[in-house]
Amino acid sequence: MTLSSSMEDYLEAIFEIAKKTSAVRVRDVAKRLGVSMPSVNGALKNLETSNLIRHEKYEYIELTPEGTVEAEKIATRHRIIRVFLSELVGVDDETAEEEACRIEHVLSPGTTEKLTDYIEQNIKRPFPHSAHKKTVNDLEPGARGIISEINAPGIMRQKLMDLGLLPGTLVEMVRSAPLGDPIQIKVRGTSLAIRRSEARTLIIEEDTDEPGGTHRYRHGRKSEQR
Amino acid sequence: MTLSSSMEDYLEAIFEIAKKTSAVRVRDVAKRLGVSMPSVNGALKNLETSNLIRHEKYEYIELTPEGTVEAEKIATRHRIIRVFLSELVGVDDETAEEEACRIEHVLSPGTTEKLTDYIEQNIKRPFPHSAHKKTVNDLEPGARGIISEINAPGIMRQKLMDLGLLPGTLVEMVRSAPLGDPIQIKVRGTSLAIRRSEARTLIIEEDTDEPGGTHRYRHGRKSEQR
DNA sequence: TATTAATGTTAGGCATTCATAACTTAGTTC
DNA sequence: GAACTAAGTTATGAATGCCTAACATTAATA
Repeated sequence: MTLSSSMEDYLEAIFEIAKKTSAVRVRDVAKRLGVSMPSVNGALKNLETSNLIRHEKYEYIELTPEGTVEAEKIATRHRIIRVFLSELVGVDDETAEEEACRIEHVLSPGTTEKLTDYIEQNIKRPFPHSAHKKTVNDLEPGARGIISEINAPGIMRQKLMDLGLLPGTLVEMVRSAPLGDPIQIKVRGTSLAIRRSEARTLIIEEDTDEPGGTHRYRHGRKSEQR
Repeated sequence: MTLSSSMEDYLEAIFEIAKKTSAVRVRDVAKRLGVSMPSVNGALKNLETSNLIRHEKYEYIELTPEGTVEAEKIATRHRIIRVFLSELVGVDDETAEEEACRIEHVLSPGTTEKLTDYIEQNIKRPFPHSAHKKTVNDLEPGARGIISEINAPGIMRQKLMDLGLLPGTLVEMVRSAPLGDPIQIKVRGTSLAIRRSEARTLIIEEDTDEPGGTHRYRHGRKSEQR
């Protein structure tokens, strides 16, 4: 069972909408993909035959476990490609998103895997000065640092400053998966999501772990939340 | 006027066949793309309407100047992607070729350009030892070296040795565009084309220019040939 | 030159993927 | 609960891009 590009698009759209809104309607999918509702309907019949979704007349659309697995694969491919284009190649975010949408359908699993490895190996050192100056991007989850410099051009700089990311600010990395973007950081008690490319412009002086800020401590808190 | 993926494939195929065989027939295109002759016929009508080719009934297919320009763009995209996949990501040659075929249709001109820059900047240092041992791949056009070691696995090693590329052999680089693949070298007076990935396995001791082998001299000879 | 083989063309059909138009259902509002 | 609105569905058709079958032309060979 191989999915056509179109069917992959539909499946991915359903998956993404489900992540945000709990109920997935025909309308939502049509809107997201810029197609008519009858088109979505046709695709749903197709996907249901392949056992990837469940859809009763006039009801919400649901992913089957198989569908979820498949959609996750597609979404991962998409993310990998987007990250590669924007972080390494330097394509602007919007274009990267657009092209990733198209490339994701034609990249084989093997190549995706190799590309992932490649990115993991190269993304840490895209800037020559990264060996000298540490940035927010380099922080491990749980680690902290104090912003000493904002090395971003005009608009991006303004955006970061508006978010309260000024020199002197204490930043704590919350979540930073190898290919995760955006990353999550904590500033003055509130959580912020910023792009990796932005985090990389925030030069920091390292702030060694303080009472209440060690890795072990945080892990403890995390498990309490369950 | 935008070409569909299919039409790009046909145009590229015609271009590639023309480079090798002078006369392009319907049959050749059908064979190369794995489609039936009627399918090619349909595509030809389409391409002729777009003014990219000329094709009289029962005659050979010819590219118009516009068609040549367009085909070159596609071929370049293809090459860039293939090189990227095989040289940087480490995908095997066959797969790289296959995937390049598909990705070439969905990569925008802007991204292609950025990707080209990226490759140019990164391709020179893909192997950690390239700083220590010089390979045939590192030779500038006109420069020479003597093979001291073949650092290739079984089959590739055999192929290279069959071509006469044995330790002790004097090699001269002829053509090596930044993203060109295969590259052209000269061995014992005859010209050879080998893949960049192969050239990179041929370790050399540099052979500084000898009488009759300087750049200036070669240029002289070249112009005599006209 | 007649026959055969290879190549090319036309006609017609099928699958995919989209659309519009017309109708149905569910939910909301008065 | 009747009327309205939003959402969903069905029917039908157009554009691509491929195919097979049948026919036409050109080239090769006896």
